[in-house]
Order: sequence, then structure tokens, then C-alpha cells
Amino acid sequence: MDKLFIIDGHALIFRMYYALLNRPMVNSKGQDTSILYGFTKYILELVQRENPTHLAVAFDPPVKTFRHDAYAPYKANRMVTPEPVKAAFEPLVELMGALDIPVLMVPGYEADDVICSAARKFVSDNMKVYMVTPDKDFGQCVGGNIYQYKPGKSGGEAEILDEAAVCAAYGVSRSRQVIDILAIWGDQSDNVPGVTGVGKVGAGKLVSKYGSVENIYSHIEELTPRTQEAFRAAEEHISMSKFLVTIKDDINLDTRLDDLKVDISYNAEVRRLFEHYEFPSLAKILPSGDGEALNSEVKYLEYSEIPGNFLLEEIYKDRIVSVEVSDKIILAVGNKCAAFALSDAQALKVLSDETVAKCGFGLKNSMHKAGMAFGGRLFDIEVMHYLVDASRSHKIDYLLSGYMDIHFEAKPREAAPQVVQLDLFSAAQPEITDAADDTPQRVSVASFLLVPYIKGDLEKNGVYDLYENVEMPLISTLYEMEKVGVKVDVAQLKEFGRALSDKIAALEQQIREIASDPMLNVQSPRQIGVLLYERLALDPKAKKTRSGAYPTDEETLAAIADRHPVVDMILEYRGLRKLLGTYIEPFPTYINPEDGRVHTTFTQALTATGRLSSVKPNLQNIPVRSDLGQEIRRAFVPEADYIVSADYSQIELRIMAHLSEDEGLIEDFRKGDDIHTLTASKIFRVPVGEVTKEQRRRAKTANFGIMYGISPFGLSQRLKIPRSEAKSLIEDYFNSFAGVKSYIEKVVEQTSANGYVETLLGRRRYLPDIASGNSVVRSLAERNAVNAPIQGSSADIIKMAMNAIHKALKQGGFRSRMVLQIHDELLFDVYADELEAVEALVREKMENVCSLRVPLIVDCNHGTNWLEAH
DNA sequence: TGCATCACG
DNA sequence: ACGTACGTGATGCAC
Repeated sequence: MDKLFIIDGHALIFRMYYALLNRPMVNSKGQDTSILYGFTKYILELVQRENPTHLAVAFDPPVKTFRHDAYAPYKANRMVTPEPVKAAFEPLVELMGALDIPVLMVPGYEADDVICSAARKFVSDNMKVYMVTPDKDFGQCVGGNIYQYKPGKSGGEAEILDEAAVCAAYGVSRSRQVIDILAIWGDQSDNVPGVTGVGKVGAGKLVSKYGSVENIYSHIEELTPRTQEAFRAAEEHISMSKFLVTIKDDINLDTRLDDLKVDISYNAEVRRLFEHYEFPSLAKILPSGDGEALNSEVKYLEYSEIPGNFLLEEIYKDRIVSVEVSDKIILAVGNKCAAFALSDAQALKVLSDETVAKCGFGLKNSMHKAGMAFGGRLFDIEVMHYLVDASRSHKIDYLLSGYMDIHFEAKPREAAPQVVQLDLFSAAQPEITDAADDTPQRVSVASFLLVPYIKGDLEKNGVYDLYENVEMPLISTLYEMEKVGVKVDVAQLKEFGRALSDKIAALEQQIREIASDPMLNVQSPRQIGVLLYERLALDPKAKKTRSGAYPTDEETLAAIADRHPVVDMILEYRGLRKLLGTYIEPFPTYINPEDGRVHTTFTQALTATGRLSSVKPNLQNIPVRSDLGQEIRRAFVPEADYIVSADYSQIELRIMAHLSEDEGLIEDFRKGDDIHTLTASKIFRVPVGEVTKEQRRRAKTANFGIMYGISPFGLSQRLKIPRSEAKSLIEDYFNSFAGVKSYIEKVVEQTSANGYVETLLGRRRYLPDIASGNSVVRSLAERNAVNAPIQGSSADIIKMAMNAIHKALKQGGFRSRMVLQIHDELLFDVYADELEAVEALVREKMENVCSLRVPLIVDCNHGTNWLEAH
């Protein structure tokens, strides 16, 4: 079967432009070769990877197209093309010519039209056509032997879409219906008006039900009143929208198939150009280039699948097994594995067996799939490698090639199904691929093999204890917390949401009136910038940032709020929109229909410092600071009787007192009085009783600043005081807390010597930038060096407390549950008859989990919702 | 994709 | 001269 790849040149140029914007390539002649290099490299690697028989690149012509003629505002929103993009075009065409890659360009038509027309012209039973583009619009042209080939994001795998995949994305039955969806959806960047208020999902549903835009209008009375109104408002321009989004696939091309045959060689012209631009690495990947053609020998991961009974024998002999649960349970010992059904009693017995250690990658996820916590010691290579170096990737394919020099990906085989995941990194040339996906088998085997290597690294770095005593048990602790989830009162949330929506709509209306622009998108910082600084000219000194927009962040706007009432309205609009869009509207989708609860996922192997993070949804950033935001917390309610909140008081500052051994700070904490007041008393040299509110505020900000690696500039910004004043404030602070000062100096010094810093429990953060010659980069690393042990030790401590509490609740037979961790706070769902005991237990575990030079104090409260528990 | 914005500790 | 307090995640825009 022949394969024709047609590349969307316009999209690829932009992609390369943005990808290399921050680290441009410049040759010795001072030319910016970024786009040229990225573009050419992409195409050469594509050829190497996919082995097309035919190839072409399509570009937009530099003049107007038939769409502009039909509709003047078409693409009028587009920014002017960046200069480097324009400049790259000519050399690119020259280079393509030298490489014998045909460039398709037809006056009056966009690259889109050319690509689809070529696809239609050349596709046949013996020719698969791949349109290489990230643009969703191409979905309309997919079908039969025509596919869309979507380049993977930042080195990820490319995705090949067939008609079924395109239809699935919108919920329609034919790919041509993409046109109707796009017409309704509209396209901001091309200035194609759609039906306002109807998006991708809404359009998909309607088109799937009625088949086409026209048929929707024939049945318009069946729509909801709001939708009806939206469609009526769009009636005038909808056929134009449909026309604009329809890609022409029948333009006359005089290109012949033979012209497109791949015939790339390292000829004299290519050599000249590569030498001129200085692309030696590209020469190597050319078929007849000077260097080797990338393919060196590659070891692939090999394993054998054996009958379950045989594997069970091995498991009970060795008392260790690797586990990967997806739709089956894959168990492995060494490079032998076996698959069991999720309900298989023998497999489940192994999983719960306390005397059989478990290896795996992301074991918490496997526990969720299996619906049970695993017994025995847990060797999760992802979590383990996170302790080796949190800043590196923990992906299993990197680990396997890094530690064992083995390719994780399946050895390529023959036979191609319709939709395939192509392997970007495999140098070999598969016709591709692998219909039966054996990824779980390979994950399981690879995890088993990697454990001793990674364990070795942990021991070498002295962090194995941290793994064994803290992170390993935390896997199960977090699993249970996620599984329990937290109850959210959606009805309450929705009611609050309705009130917010009304207010938002009213504000939007007012703002648009003031702007005299009924189309103004208040959510667009760009448009708001133009309104404030160009139309209303509120700040003649305002200048654009390097990205070409005016800054419109809260601080900037607050400064000019007195110049026009619209500024406050915009700020209010944003605040409400944030609440609605982030904390109210998305929440119903996160509620598990089976138990009516929200189950976040805690990521245990992500942050640079050792903290957890929370995703889908993030329950660690639920509003608390503003009154309106607090209403959201009211919707977090107990399944039992009470929400109990227990939070460490000033834990980071206490850790700083402990680490720095500053006598004054330690003494202050032992007194048990308000720490910021005591700090203020010292740095402003006034008696504790005479500290003013302002002095306390400054002292508090200074305390935080110190922990974040302060600079006079930063402090002056926060406190809105002159730099000189901030500078002397810091000096006064360090005079009062000399131990803190010398501690900070010591940390920076040691980090420079070691290249890393450590927390209380030995968790490392590597900071190679501490040796940077660039003072901005180096200063950041120095601040990281100060902050990481503080933030990281705090994480160590609460993780230990979580494990202890989880264990104690379980052993005590409590029905109450720990449900959330928010960095220094733990949240519990507690039964009334257990309230006292749980509060006492939690406090005891948290306060005594480790012993510092200062006491650890926990504030514990309860209520019938999260807000009340504070 | 990458940026801007803003929610939390 | 230059940029400037630490760590996160979600959203929406514009390309």
C-alpha cells in the first residue's frame, strides 16, 4: 500500500515558530534559523518514521483567497504575521526544492483547500493519504483511505484520525457533518461568526440529532427558547459561516502523482544549504547522508506470557510480584507475566496478601482499577524515582532506557489496523503496528525489572528510608482518601451559580454598553486591554508586554480603577466568572453518580518540593479568602455528621525556626503568642503590647518573604513601600534574627557545593542553576534553595501524620474518614459519636509526629460544612 | 501550544 | 543593566 503525506506548511511553520521562540537557533552568520531547522527536521523525521512513498507540502499563497472575496472580515482578527515567519518562507521553499519535496500552492486558495483537493485526487484503494495538520477543520475531509495525522505535542506521539475517530469527537455519524458543527461553533481566530453561545458540544448534539444546519432551522421550534433565540440571531450569516468553514476538495490541480514520489537525497544543493545554515545534525538523518542513518541497535523489552498457575507458583516462591491493572490484572515476575480477570479469586488473593511485595508503576491507579488497596510492601517505581530526582520525568519508557538501555515500546510488527498510534521514537521502520495492545504487560514487566535499579539509587542518596516509611505507606493512604471522596451539595452550588450567572450577564451588558461594542468579549484580556488603553486611554503611559498585549491583571487594573467605573466592573466580572467557571459549572461533571461524591486524584510524584497536588478536580484551591468565594466551601458537606478541619499553625515558620536554630525565633514560638506580633516587636523595637496593626502586617509579610527568599524589591512591591524602606526592614529583620540570616547563607553555600538541598527527612531538590552565570537564573535557584527545605519538610511532616492517622483510624475501628489534604490542613468526614475521639486522635498524631526545636500546634475545628469547620 | 489570569497553601 | 518571593491547577483566549 502506498502512502501519501501532505503537510500543512502554514501550521508547521507556526508550530516551529512558537516552539523555538524562547530558545532561538542562530548560526554563526547571525541568522535566525529556528523555523527552518525545526520545519526541516520535522519533515525528515516524519519520512524516517512513517516511510511515505509520496510527499508534499502545501502553503497558503501570500494573497487573498476566494474566502476573503466572499466575506471581507475573514481572518481580519489575525495578528500580522510575525516577521520571522515571513522571513522563513522563501528559504524554506528553496530547501524543499533541494530536497525534492514538492511545494503545492494555488493562487486564490488556502493550503487547506489544496490539501483536501490533493487528498481527494490521489486517494485510491492502493493509496492511503495522511493530512499532516493539527487543525480540527480537516476532520470534514477524513474518510475511507484519507486520514488526519495530528502531530503529537512536544515530542508526544502523533495521532491518526479516521472517520470513526472524527465522528466520535463530536458525536456525529459522518465526518462531513464537521462542516455543520464548525459553522455553528464559529471560529474566533478566522473571524467566522457561529451561533453565539453554542459551542462544540452543543453543536455536536444538534447536528447529530438534526443532521445539518439547514435541518436545524427547519425544526427550530423544537429547540429550547435560549437556543432558538441564538439560532435566529445567527440566521442571516449562518450560510456564510458554513461556506467559510467548508474546505474545497475539488480544485483543479495539475500535479501528477509521480511528481510527489519521495526522492530525498543528500545532493550537492542540500549539502550547500545545510552547510550554509549549519545543520550538521540534519545531514545525518538523510538516507544517503554522511553519518549513520540513526538506526543503531535497539534492545526491546522482551517478556513471555505464561499460564496463570505457573506464575502463581513463582509469586509464592519469591514473595514478590509486579502488578498492572487495567481491564485485566497483569501480574509479572521477572520477564514472565500472566493475565487474570478482574474477578479472579487467585489474583485478588495475591493482591491482598500482606506477605507478597508489589511492584508497579502508579500503583494507586491500579488499586482503583482493582477496587482494593494492595497488601504487602509497595515498590512503585514512579514514586520511587520521584525521590531519586523530582525534576526528571518518571515516565516508564525513559526509566527503562535510562537504567537498562532497553526500549519500552513494542517491537514493531506487520499488519496495519485503521487507527494506529505511531511511535515517535522508534528508529526502526514499522509498516506498523500492534492491534492487540500489550502495554499493561510491558508496564508490569518493566516495573519489576526496574525496582532494584531505582532502589539502588534511593539507597545511594540516603532516601530509601523516606520511601519506605513515608511515601510507600502514603500510596495506600491516598488511595483510601480518593476512594472515599468528599460530598458536595450540588443543588446548593447550582443555586448559587444561578445568582452568579444573572449578575455576570448584567455586568457583561453594562460593560459592552460602556465600550459601545456589543461583541466585546469581557473575558479576553486582549480586548479589555484595547478598550482600556486605546479606546478609553486610561493610562497614556501603558505599554505592551513582549507578547504584544497590554497587561490587565488585577494589580494593574486596581491602580487605574479611579479613572473609570468600567474598571471595577471588569474586575468584578472576572471574579464572578472565575467562581462560576472554575468552581461551580465544572463540578457536577466530577460527581460520581454511584455515590454522589467527588473523588480528586492526588498526584504523589509531581511537585519539585515534595508537596502533593490535587487534580480533576483540584480540591486544594477551593476559595476561602473572599466572602463570595467562601460560599463555595459551604457546599462541601459531611456524609456523616461533621466536617473536621485540622491545620498546622504556622508550620513553615516553625520549620524555619527549627532548621535555623535561631534562638529568638524558637523562643517566640515557645511563648505561644502571635508570632507576627512578636516578630514586629523585635524588628521595630517596640514592646509587644504596642505593636500596631500595620507593624504586624509588615512583619507577617517579611516572615513570608524570608521563607521565599526575599529581595528588597519584592518586599517593597508587596508592602507598597519604597525600596529603601524595604531594604532597611530586611536589615532590621536579620539583625533581630541573626540565626535566620546565617542559616540562609549556609543553605545557599551548601547548595552551591552539593548541587542540591535536603528536607528534614532527606528529600532532595537538585538546583543546578545555583552555579549559573546568569544572575537572574542563579538568584531564582538561591531562593529555591532557601524555600525547598521549608516547604518540603512541611510536606514530609504532614505526610507522616497522614499515614499515622490513617492507620490509627483503621485500627481503632472508626467509621470516620480522612478525605482531603490541603498542604497544612487535613479534612475529615466524622460521625457525631466519634467526634471527640477523632479530634483528639488527629491532634495527637499531627502534633507528635516528629519532634522539633519548637512545638507543632494544630488548630482543630468542626462544623456541618467546610466553611463552618474553620 | 503558550500566555494571562487567578484560585489555594 | 536587569528582573525580582516559593509551590501548585484550571480556565479561556489566541495562534
